[in-house]
Amino acid sequence: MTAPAAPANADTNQTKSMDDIMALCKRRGFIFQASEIYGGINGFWDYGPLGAQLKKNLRDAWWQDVVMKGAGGQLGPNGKPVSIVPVDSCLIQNPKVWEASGHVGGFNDPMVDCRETKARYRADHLMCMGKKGDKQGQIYAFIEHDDASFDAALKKLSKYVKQELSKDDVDVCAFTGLSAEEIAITVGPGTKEVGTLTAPRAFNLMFKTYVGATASEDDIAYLRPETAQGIFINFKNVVDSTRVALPFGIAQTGKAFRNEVTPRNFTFRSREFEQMEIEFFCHPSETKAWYTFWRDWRMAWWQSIGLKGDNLVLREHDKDELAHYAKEGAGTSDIEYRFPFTAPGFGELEGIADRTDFDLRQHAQHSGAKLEYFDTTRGELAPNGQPKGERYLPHVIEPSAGLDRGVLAILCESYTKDDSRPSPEIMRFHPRIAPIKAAVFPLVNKDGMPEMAAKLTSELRQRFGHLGFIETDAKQSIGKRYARMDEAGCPFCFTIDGDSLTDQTVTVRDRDTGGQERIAMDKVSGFLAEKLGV
RNA sequence: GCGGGCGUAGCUCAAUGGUAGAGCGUCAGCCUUCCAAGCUGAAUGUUGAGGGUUCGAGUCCCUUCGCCCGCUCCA
Repeated sequence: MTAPAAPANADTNQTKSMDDIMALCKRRGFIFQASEIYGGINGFWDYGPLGAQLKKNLRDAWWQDVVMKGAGGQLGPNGKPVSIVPVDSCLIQNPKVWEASGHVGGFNDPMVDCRETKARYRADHLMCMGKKGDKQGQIYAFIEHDDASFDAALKKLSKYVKQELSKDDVDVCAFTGLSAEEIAITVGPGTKEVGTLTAPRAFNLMFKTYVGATASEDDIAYLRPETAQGIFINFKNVVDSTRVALPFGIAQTGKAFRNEVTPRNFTFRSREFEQMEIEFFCHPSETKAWYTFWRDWRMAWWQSIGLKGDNLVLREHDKDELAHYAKEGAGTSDIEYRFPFTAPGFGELEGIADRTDFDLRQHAQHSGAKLEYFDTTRGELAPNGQPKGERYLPHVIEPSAGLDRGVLAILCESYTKDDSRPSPEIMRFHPRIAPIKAAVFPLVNKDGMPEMAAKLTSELRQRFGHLGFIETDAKQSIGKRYARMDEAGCPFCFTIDGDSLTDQTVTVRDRDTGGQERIAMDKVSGFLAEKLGV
């Protein structure tokens, strides 16, 4: 996660203050702490009016470009348009889904950490010994079925009691049976001092809940820790009900939940967060080409919605940091952003992983369903010239993006402090993402200007209201109104002045430059449409 | 999970153990023909929460919640 330090110039996020950004987010209604009036709740954040629209705009941009246009409308590595269909699966599924995916089994065991050696042990694999009959002295932990570890502990214990002990001179018990007081006088494997071991801690990051009103232990279910599995378990349904053919992708956006050990850094690591995920299914021989395709296009996409410059990087994972499902694949890369709190390092926005056939294989095994795909375009040719077809388990390329992290990156990237301007704080959102698309002001609140402003506002809302707010404001000075719009990130302000009454023109004020130009009133819609790219 | 710092109005911050304040912002009115202009006025606090010490606690003590920083963790 570390990267070479970048030169400290205004284009990086090393000089921006996260406190300033968080203060603006609260002041202008982008993001609030969840349950704030009750003292908050760690790891949860609510979006206010501007934040909700900003987030929706980012989600909509993803949906339009990924799903509806099919990877932005460009051709895939096979020379054909990219086919993506959406699903919307449940937060709660049969718990067996998470057993198959590996989320329940692998990490459900209580773990013990050693503060000194940084080693981590499964609690049920740790044993401990003390001198027979001694209820006061130090306890020595060792690893079960590990003779070297046993001998080392025995040697340390002998030294402690200043007496040569054999294995018959000690009592052995399970570490999980120790009390907190006993753990405090226990010497961990590989250490010489007591108190370096933590109490056993459960490390399953999934939220548990109960299905049904009786809420017994038999009714345990989990809130999904990723939206991906909802796609895999519907793979067969989509193939059977939709005229899709490999290669194709299934996409969905939605909430996911993880009991992060340490929620930190504003919304960056939240316990409830929203994902935008694509699972792209292809023939095993094509994974490398599709992996490269998605990796490069996803990078270009983030740049297209405003994350330009050095703050955005593409980073290939080293082999030793790959997830369990990606070891055998073409690779994993992260699209990372240099947040003010990670600078000069980077934080992950989106991961593009080759998941191989891991998930479909797991679900096929656990559910008994046949998840293989019959590809009629492959296989050797029959006498009539038609391919005989090939049956295989598709491989999957997964571009998985964090929506909340995307919003946070956009907030950080957009935040600009320019003390030379009367309104120093400006949110330079890309017009496509900006929650407020335009504002209409009467220069002065009289002489027919308010009426003209109301009419123009109404027209713009009619045409652009589905994309974001169209604001109008007649109160206070024009400078104050411009300043408020700068802080909210509204890219264009249209102002009705004295000349507007006679020649039907308005001024357009650009947020980023403060510059103005005069255009005809009936050209305003066209002007805005062009700027918003619609 | 460990260590450190912090919590007073929407924001930034004052207040020796003794009446909770200022600036900015917000709102209303006046004024105002292009960049947080000016004038007048208004609203806004269980000082994060709970307990304790004290004649009296924003201030001292304990507990708890939350935030920030560093480690740890992030399948």
